Amino acid sequence: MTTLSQLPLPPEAGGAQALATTLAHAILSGQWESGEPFPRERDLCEHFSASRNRVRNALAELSGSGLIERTAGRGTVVRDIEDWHLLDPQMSDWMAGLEAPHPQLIREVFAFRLSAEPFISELAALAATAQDLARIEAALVGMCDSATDPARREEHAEHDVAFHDAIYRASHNLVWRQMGLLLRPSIVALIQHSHHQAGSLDDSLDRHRRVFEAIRLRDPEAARDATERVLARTAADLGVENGTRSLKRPTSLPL
Amino acid sequence: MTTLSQLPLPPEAGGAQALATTLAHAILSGQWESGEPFPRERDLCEHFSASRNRVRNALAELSGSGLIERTAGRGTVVRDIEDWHLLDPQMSDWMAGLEAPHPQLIREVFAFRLSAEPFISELAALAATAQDLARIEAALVGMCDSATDPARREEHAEHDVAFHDAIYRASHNLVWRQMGLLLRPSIVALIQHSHHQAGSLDDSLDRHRRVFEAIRLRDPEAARDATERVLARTAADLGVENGTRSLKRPTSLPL
DNA sequence: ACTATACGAAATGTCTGACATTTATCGCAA
DNA sequence: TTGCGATAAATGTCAGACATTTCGTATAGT
Repeated sequence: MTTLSQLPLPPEAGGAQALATTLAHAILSGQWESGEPFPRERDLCEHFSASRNRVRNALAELSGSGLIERTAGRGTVVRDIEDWHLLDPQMSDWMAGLEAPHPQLIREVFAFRLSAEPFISELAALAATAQDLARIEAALVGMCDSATDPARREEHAEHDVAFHDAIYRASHNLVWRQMGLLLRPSIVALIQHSHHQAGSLDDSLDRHRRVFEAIRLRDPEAARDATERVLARTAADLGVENGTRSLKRPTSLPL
Repeated sequence: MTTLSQLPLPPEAGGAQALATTLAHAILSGQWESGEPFPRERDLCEHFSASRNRVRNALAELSGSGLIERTAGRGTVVRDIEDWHLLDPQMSDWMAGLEAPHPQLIREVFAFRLSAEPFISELAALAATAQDLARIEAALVGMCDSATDPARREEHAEHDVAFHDAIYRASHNLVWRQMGLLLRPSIVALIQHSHHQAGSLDDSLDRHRRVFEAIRLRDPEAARDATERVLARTAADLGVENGTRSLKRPTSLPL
């Protein structure tokens, strides 16, 4: 869809970064096909009544995350989804702030989690320090605390993110740790789509607690199994086929 | 080391991106401790005889990769290594271009590869298309071709990177695929440190070939084992202890 | 009719100077 | 000693002009 700048983008009066967020959301929403020309600086300046400097800074951010490609004389084009820097923390923020998440991206991120996260829990079980355990437990308590009240769904999601992120951190490897930032978009997308019914929430909390217990007891196998069960439930909620190979256990998971 | 801008940085006459590279290399070399103040814009302008615009663009790139943090009125400080965006492709480029690689980062990246890459090969064995196989084989042929001549070490390293990256791509998951960009710094660091002796190179090529064969035959188990052997050899060369748990096989690897 | 060169439009990249905004610090008075 | 306001210093923003790259087109030559 060669949508002009006129149609999709309501004007905005924020800082320079806010503009980048607006543009990024537009791209992530699929407003432009890969390879299509992006509006020129002049038009963006006019449309948002922003200085060229702010527009350029915003475009530089998009370019830094691989969303667009700019070349002097040719203009700006939207890059293919395969070239997007999914692991850039800024991208995670943008994806998480999107109200209608990009379906393919959510699936890909979740497929990654499904395969990697059980193993990360193994690492965490081997390397977690007391501080790591405290962080995980705090998040767990927060999840339980905000579970009953349906009005605190957002808070619950934050604790959920914190729980999984704490596990990534407990792996004590800088690379895995960085990936914890991928969790937010994946989890908020889940929250928006699936309304937890009363019973399943207790179930979910129990599964999370078992992961924590396994890590606390330094039992890698148990931590992996427990994490697989947590994700299996989430996968079912999301409607993702769990045909993706989960590490080296192709046997069907006992749901 | 509160090194002033005077001492560490030779002047440069490139574009805006070149300046960012110079500054990034300085930070990655450990010229500034975490939390220390970074030179002010004015000083950088003077030192590099660059306009404030170029300096600001360069600093924006560093900020985007998490290397520095800028706040109006306070100044610019270098962030902790834990906050660096290791998965930003730009960071990989900067790390690869560094002549004296950051030892901790290399170890962390390699520890990640050691744990994740066998599993990625499993995925590749399950999902590789004919095009993927062609890419892997082409890289393998390039490695063999440039193996004998010691003057083409750099070219050999490029094919090595291409080989492993092609496997990441063959996983057909966008997240794993992005991680292939981490390979370059890891591999070039290896090349610089270890001079392959004649016999071990044949051995290395043979191990790589077995990975390719396993993927071609759609044998995930074999692909995993073969990849573990490739990495075990590299780990030995790098002097990294392979005590890190490689997936779910804590038994010592048969080297 | 086809090719090659030269010109010019359009877009991004860069420079310069000024002003706005945020932050920390210092001095001063209650 | 504490609280408050003025000042300085740093980054953020704006505006306008110019440089550079790229592509299309027109034109001249073969």
